Order: sequence, then C-alpha cells, then structure tokens
Amino acid sequence: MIPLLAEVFREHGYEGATISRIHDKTGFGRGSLYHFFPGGKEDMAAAVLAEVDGWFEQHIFEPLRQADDAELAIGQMFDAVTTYFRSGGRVCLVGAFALTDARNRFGAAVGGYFARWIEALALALRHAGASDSMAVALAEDAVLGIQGAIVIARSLDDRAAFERAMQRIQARTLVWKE
Amino acid sequence: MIPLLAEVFREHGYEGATISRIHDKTGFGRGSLYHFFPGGKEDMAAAVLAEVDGWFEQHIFEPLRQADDAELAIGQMFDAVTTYFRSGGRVCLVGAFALTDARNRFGAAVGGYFARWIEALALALRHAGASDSMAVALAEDAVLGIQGAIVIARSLDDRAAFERAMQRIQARTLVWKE
DNA sequence: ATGATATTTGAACGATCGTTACACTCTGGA
DNA sequence: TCCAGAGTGTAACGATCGTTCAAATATCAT
Repeated sequence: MIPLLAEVFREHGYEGATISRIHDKTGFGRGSLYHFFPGGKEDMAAAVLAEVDGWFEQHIFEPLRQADDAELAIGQMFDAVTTYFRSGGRVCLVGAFALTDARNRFGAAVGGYFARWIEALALALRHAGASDSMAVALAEDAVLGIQGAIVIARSLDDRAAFERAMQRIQARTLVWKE
Repeated sequence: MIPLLAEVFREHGYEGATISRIHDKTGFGRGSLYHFFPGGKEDMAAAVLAEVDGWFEQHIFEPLRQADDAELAIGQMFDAVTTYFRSGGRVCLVGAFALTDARNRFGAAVGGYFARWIEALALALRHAGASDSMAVALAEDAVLGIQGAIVIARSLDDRAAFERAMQRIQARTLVWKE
C-alpha cells in the first residue's frame, strides 16, 4: 500500500496527490485511507517519506557505514541507486519535495535524509583513505550529482544520460586525487 | 508581472500555484489575469517558462556560444547562475517542473531548455580545446551538478553547500584531463 | 454463537479549485 | 466630446478539494 501511495506522491507531488488519485491508485476508499492515516494527507506523505528513508537506511546508508570494503560498497551504492530510480525514470520523492513548499512541511525528514546519505558516503570514503575534507566534498558531489541526473534524465527523457552520469560520478568518486 | 508569476510557480509548483495565490502575489484580479492569459493557468505557466528561457538564452546560452574567451565565459556562467538561483535559495522552475507531471504538459519547453544549455556549454568547451565527447560529458555534468546543488542546498537549508558545489564543479569543468 | 474490534463504504460537509460572464473604469485618438 | 477598446473588479458557475461521519461489513478471540 505504501509503495502505491509513494507512486502517487512521486508522480504528482504533494499538492497534486489528491485523495481521488490516491483512491484510484490504491483502491482504498476514503474511509479506509483515513482509518490508516488519521492525520490525512500529511500523515500519508509522512508515512511514505518514512518508508523511503527506511529503505535507504537499510540498502544504502547502513551498508556504506558498515562496509569492510568501502570501494565495493560505494560501487554497490551506484548500482542500487540506478535500479531504484530506474535510470531516472523514477523521481526521488525527497528531492521532489525539496523543490516545492512541501519542504516547509517535511523539512526535518528531507534534510535528515540527505544529511545522513552524505555522512554515510563520506564515512565510507574516509574508510577508503580519503581525508576528512576530501571525503565530505566527494560525498556531497556524488549525492548532488545523483539528484541532478534525475532532473536532467527526466527533462531530456533520456535514461542513457542518467547512466552516463552515474558512470562519470562513480569514476571520480572512487578515483580521487588529493 | 511575469517575475511575480514565476515566483508563485517556483514556490508552489504548477499544481500548487492557485489563482488565489497568483492574485495575492501579483495584485491582479481574476479578470485581469484572464485578460492577459486567455488560456488560464497553463497559459501563465507557459509565459513564465518562455520568460525564463529567454533570460537564459540572453545571459547564459548565447554568451557561451559567442564567447571569444571560452574559459572566461564559463566562469561567468557559474557566477551568473549562482546569483540567479541565489545560492540555492531560489529554485530552478524548469527543473522543478521536470520532477512532477507538469513535465508532461511542458515537455518540449523543459527538454529544450536543458538541451540548449548543455549544447551551448559543450560548444564553449570544444572552443576551449576539449574533444567532442569530453565537451559533452563535462557539459552534462556541469548542468546536472547545478540542478543537484539546488536540490541539496534547499534540502539542507544551506547556501554555503551550493557555493561549495559551484566551486568544485567549475574547477573540474575548466581543468579537465582527457 | 456472541460481542468487541478492525476495516470499509459512500454520502455529505464547507472550502477552494479554475474558469466564465458581465458590468465597470480607464485611456487615447478622432 | 465622444467612442472604441483595453483593462479591471466581482459575483457566480460546476467541479473537485481534504475531511468527517454514521452505518454496514469483516475478522476473530472467547
């Protein structure tokens, strides 16, 4: 159910995700929706954000933090991200929220997601031998590049552009020069 | 007037930009709005997109194409972009549209904007000595990085992060290795 | 089988959506 | 001075918004 909800918010944004559209997509009537999410639409969006955050914690952030082979883990991150965002065919819900005034409503969730992503990646890079400042710079650049790649791939309707970008970003993240 | 309209669409997205909010921001009544934009909201958004596109053509794309000193022009592009987007305090309307289903409505305008930006920047880079493939790769990376920097700066509510990103992107765009 | 609880249905609420229509004021040329 | 057209203000339209609610149904331990 949450994945279906997420799809509606991803496609239409917070304001565009109407209860009607949510009903159409999920099949749940209004009563059921408000039974599971007494807080209404804001509650639904918060649940979706939490689910997305949980997925990234489990499949992206924690592996980066716990990795024995940091470079391997970083490579796997790019693979997982490419699959998750379907080469730009799927939007990052958190990034999309960040660009509208939904950010004001979910500021903590949005900020925390990216802060923890950058931190986890920077930790892995330090583990791979990068200096503190270099690790943070590379991590910021990589996360920001992924978000930008989604924007450009969607704008140009060109998934190959997304994959090219992932290749370049991965390359310069793993092979850095101080 | 168009700049005020643009602000509403930037803050709230296409769906969230209601006629009431547009009235509040611009001061124009419904009658006036539909007098200037007979096509209604879609007409307004199209006009705003055209104005944004025109601004970038004049201040970003054309200088890149016409530059005698390509490296200087590229440096000026980053300065202009940092000012225009107010270090991430202001959203890229085209990028924001790309992430919602407004893209389906304005696909040509959205796609054209980024395609011409990348082309103009790649032309300047070729003019500065880069190979064809290197120029396109660097141009894609730079434009995508700018979009990503907006997302991250807004998410973290951290304009310094935007400016750090601009520094790094500019550096690796101007000093490349084949 | 019974009763308590969980879930669902669908009508309805007031508010707001985008849009239209019409009367009104303003403006500049004849 | 007058008129045509540009621009404005406002009421109202049907549609849809997010939300509420009471009644109906499903589920399940006892």
